[in-house]
Amino acid sequence: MTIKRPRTRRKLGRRTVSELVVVRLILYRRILRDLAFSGTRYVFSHQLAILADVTPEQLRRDLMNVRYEGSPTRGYEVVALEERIGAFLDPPTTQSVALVGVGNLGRALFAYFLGRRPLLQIVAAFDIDPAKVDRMINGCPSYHISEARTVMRDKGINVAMIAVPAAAAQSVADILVEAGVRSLLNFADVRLRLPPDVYVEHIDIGVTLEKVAFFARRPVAAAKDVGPA
Amino acid sequence: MTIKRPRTRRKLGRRTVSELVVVRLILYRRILRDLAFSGTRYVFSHQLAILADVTPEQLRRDLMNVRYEGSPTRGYEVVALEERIGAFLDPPTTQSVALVGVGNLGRALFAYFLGRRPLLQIVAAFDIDPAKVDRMINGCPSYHISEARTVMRDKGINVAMIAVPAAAAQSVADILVEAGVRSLLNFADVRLRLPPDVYVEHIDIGVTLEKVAFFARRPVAAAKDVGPA
DNA sequence: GCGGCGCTGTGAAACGCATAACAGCGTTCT
DNA sequence: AGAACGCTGTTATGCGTTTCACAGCGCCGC
Ligand SMILES: NC(=O)c1ccc[n+]([C@@H]2O[C@H](COP(=O)([O-])OP(=O)(O)OC[C@H]3O[C@@H](n4cnc5c(N)ncnc54)[C@H](O)[C@@H]3O)[C@@H](O)[C@H]2O)c1
Ligand SMILES: NC(=O)c1ccc[n+]([C@@H]2O[C@H](COP(=O)([O-])OP(=O)(O)OC[C@H]3O[C@@H](n4cnc5c(N)ncnc54)[C@H](O)[C@@H]3O)[C@@H](O)[C@H]2O)c1
Repeated sequence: MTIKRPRTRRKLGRRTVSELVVVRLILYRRILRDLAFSGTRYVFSHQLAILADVTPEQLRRDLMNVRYEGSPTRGYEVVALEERIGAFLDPPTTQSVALVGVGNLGRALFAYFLGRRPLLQIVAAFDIDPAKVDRMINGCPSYHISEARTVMRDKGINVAMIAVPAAAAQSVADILVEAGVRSLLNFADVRLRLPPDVYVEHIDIGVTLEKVAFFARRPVAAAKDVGPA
Repeated sequence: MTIKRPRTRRKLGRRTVSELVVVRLILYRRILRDLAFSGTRYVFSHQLAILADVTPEQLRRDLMNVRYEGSPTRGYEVVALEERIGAFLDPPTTQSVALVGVGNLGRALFAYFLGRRPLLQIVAAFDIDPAKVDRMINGCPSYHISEARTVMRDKGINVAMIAVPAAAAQSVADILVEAGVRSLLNFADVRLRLPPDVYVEHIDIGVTLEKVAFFARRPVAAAKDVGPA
C-alpha cells in the first residue's frame, strides 16, 4: 500500500536485496512453516509459487538471494529452506516491539500477535488515557506515553506500531523516534514525516478499502490465462 | 503489501490507469479534504507532494490522469481538484460492503468505518458463531454465513472484507464469490486463490511487521538528500 | 512595459522489476 | 546404456513506473 521514498535496500554479502524481495521471502517462510507442520518434506518451485501467488521464475529468482540450492529432481527440502531463509531474515536475538494506542485496533493487534513469532514480541504498550495506563494488557505492561524514552531504553525496543488517532500520530512518531525507535508501522491515516534513517511503513486500511471498491467496478479483467483450447 | 498478479487497470476515456495511480489519487483526495476542511483554498504540487510523501513530478503526472489543470501562479484549487478526483474515483451510487468475521479485528474495523465515507458503507456482517449472529453490531445486522447469497443479492453487495481465521478464509472467499462479490479485502494470513475476474487485495499485518522489524536492523540509509553544502 | 521568476504540463531518459529464455543435470524409462 | 524429460539456477529481454529535463506561461517587480 505504500507510496514512494527511495527503496530501502539491505546488503547480503555484496548483494543488495529490494524490499519486495524481503516481503516475499517472509511470505515464503511462513508457507514453508505451514508445509513443514503438515508433514511435507519436499516442494517444487511451482507448488510453492502457487501458494504464494507468484510465478515460479520469480520464486527461484528470490531464492537466489538466500543462497539455497534445490535439487532438480526432488525440489526444495522444506525445513532446510525455511531455515536458510530464516538465517537471512531473522535477527540474532529476539526483537522487542512497542504498541502505541490501546484502542479498538490496538487491542485487536495484541490479541493477534499473542504467542506468534517468538522472535518478535510486543513487550510494552503506550497510551495517553489514564484508564488504559499502568495496567497489564494481555500480559504486557502499559505505560503513559511520557515514559516512552525510559521504557524504550530499558527494554531495548527499536520497533513500534502506531494505532492512535490520526491527529496524534505525527507527534507520537516524533516522540518514539526521539526515544530511539528505528522503524515504525503506522496504522493512522496520515503519512508520517520522519528523518530518512527511520524506516516507516504505512498500513492504510481506509485507502485500501477504497481501492478494492474501485476495482469492484472495473471492466472484467482480460482473462488471458484461461484453460487450454 | 501485495504480490503479483497482472496489474489491474481501468480505462478513463481512452487512457488506462494503473493500480498505483489509483491508490495515490485516493490518498491525494483525502489530503485535499483535510486541506479544504482547514480552510486552505489553493495548493502547489510540491506542498501536496510533501503531505502525500511523493515527488512533485509524480503528483503532477498522476493528476494528468484526471484532466485537471492548475494555475502556474496559484497552484491547484483545493475543492475543485478534490471534486475532479472524486469524479474519477467515485461510484455513481453508494457502494455496499460486507464484513465477514466479527472477531477482534472485525469489530475494530466496524468502529473505524462507522460514519466515514458515505459512499462506502458496511451494510452487513457475517459470522459462523451463533452468539454473534442475528444481532445488531454498531447498527448493522449480522447474519450467519449461510445466508450470504440471499443477503448479497438483496442488498446489492459486491465488496467484502474477510476477517476470519486463516483456516476458514479460502472457503469463506469461495462462498462470497459464489454469492456475487466482485472484490475482496482479505486480512487473514493466507493468499486466496480465486477466479481472475475477482479482485483481491491482501493486508498481511504479520508479514508487514516482520518487514518493518527487518529494516529496523538495516545499515543506515544513504542519506543523499541532506541539507545543502 | 518588459524581464525574470516559479509554477505547471509533458516528452524523453533511466531505472527497477518481472518475465521470458536457456544451459546444466540428475532421474527415469526404453 | 542411452535418450528424453523436468526441474533448477542464471542470464537476457521487455515493460511499467519514476525521474529528469524543458517548454510554456501568468504574474510580480523593476
Ligand atoms: N479500528 C480500525 O480497524 C482501524 C482501521 C484502520 C485505521 N485505524 C486507525 O488506527 C488508529 C486507531 O484506531 P482505533 O480504532 O484503535 O481508535 P481508538 O480511538 O479506539 O483508539 C485510539 C487510542 O489511542 C490513544 N491515544 C490518543 N492520543 C494518544 C497519544 N497522543 N499518545 C498515546 N495514545 C493516544 C487513545 O487513548 C486510544 O486508546 C486511528 O488512527 C485509526 O484511523 C483503525
Ligand atoms: N486481530 C488482528 O489485529 C489481526 C491482525 C492481522 C491479521 N488478522 C487476521 O484476521 C483474522 C481475524 O482475526 P481476529 O483477531 O479478529 O480473530 P478472531 O478469532 O477474534 O475472530 C474471528 C471471527 O471469525 C469467525 N469465523 C470463524 N470461522 C468462520 C467462518 N467459516 N465463517 C464466518 N465467520 C467465521 C469467528 O466466529 C470469529 O468471530 C485472522 O485470520 C487473523 O490472522 C488479525
